[in-house]
Amino acid sequence: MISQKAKYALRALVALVRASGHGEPVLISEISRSQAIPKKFLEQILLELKRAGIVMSRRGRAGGYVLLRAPDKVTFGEVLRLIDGPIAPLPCLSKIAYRRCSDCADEGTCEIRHVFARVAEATRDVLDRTTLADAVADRVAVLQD
Amino acid sequence: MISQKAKYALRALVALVRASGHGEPVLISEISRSQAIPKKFLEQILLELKRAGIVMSRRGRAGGYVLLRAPDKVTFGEVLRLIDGPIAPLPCLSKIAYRRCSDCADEGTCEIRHVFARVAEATRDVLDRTTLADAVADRVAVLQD
DNA sequence: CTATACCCGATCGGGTTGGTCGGCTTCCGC
DNA sequence: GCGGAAGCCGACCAACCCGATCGGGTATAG
Repeated sequence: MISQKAKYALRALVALVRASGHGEPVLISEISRSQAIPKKFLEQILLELKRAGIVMSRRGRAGGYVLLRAPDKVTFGEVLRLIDGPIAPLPCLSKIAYRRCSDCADEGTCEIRHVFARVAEATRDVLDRTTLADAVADRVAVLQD
Repeated sequence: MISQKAKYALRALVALVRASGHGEPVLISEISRSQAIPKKFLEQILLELKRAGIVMSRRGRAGGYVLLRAPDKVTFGEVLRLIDGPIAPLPCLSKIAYRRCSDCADEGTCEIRHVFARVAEATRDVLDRTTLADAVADRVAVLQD
């Protein structure tokens, strides 16, 4: 299960993609309203996305948020890792935060690790290839990837 | 990330498969020692596996645990669902515990749901097809499935 | 009858999650 | 150059979950 926060982040980004084109910044309160996300919580989330270089903001009157990259340059995997941490189901399978399993003697012969390595590969295959652009695109097209 | 508890459960089951063949029950304390799992915690886990009909026990002297089904009849998916709950990354994608996403208006057009449906399918594909027997079997053979 | 080993409910410390509050800083328009 | 709109930021909070431990209870072989 991905966290509520990650879901909000993805939703907000999709909303940003949709609302842009005009080039004008989108208000937090606007996203909050249209996506039914608690405003103050959304604030924190967008801030994180900003610090990660996915999004930028303008302050003051007529401020708001703008996507910083092209929608096809932002993957679901990147956002998920940022908000929820490692995607891998075991710490010893994570690329961004590898940690040895304290209890397993030899990684090469660990049966559990071996099975979940396949899971990790499969999910990464989807998440690191799917971008915001894909998500927003026609639902039929998404299936062909 | 799967929980420590689920990891313990899978480890314990694999140990059971390995230790059986003699037909004699395996002691909690034996599994606990060989797999480095806290004994009392392991107790709870095996109890759950028992209630789920995966394993059975005999009490008293010469007691212990025995796998109740053939190793190729116990999937990783079943164990994971039992211990950690739904495998699906979103509640609205779970088969065992479907819950509507309160915030998304229409599931058919929800982009996030759409992407994660593919993730769910991919992981289920691995977890529901892989059994304890596969895990214990020769590591080369596992790859061909 | 007693030692052994499983059964089971309660509890617990610490961390995470999902959010709220209040105030500060920046910027635009007048 | 000032007022207000908007983002920035840290502190705080209740609820929940996770990993584990404790203290017994109960069945069963010998």
